[in-house]
Amino acid sequence: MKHLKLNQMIWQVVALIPEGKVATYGQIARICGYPGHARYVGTTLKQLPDDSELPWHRVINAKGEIAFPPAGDAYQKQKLLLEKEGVRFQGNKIKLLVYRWQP
DNA sequence: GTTGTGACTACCA
DNA sequence: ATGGTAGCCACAA
Repeated sequence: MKHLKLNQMIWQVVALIPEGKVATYGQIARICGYPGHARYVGTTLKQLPDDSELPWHRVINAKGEIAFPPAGDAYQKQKLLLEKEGVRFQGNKIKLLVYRWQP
């Protein structure tokens, strides 16, 4: 995965997150070999088309929360998608971060 | 070249 | 706990 552009690697890594599990922006960046680029992961996901098959909703922040303001509809949409996969919430925080990368 | 910008994070009061 | 902030750096314009 070394010669690809960062955004392409991000797509690949996000695509590998198993259903029902989640990863943080920081994890994604680290896995891509770019520690410290958590923000850019978000910037990249933002550019995805709405009909994208990428499981962008399985990416959350380091606090275990959805990165959108809870008032927004994007937040609701993401939460719904996750709950549909069996991801449980406690308040606005996700119950468990079970996803780990094992290179 | 340079500048502005984050779907973030770690750290500290 | 919890809120504020400085650091982060690839990318687009």
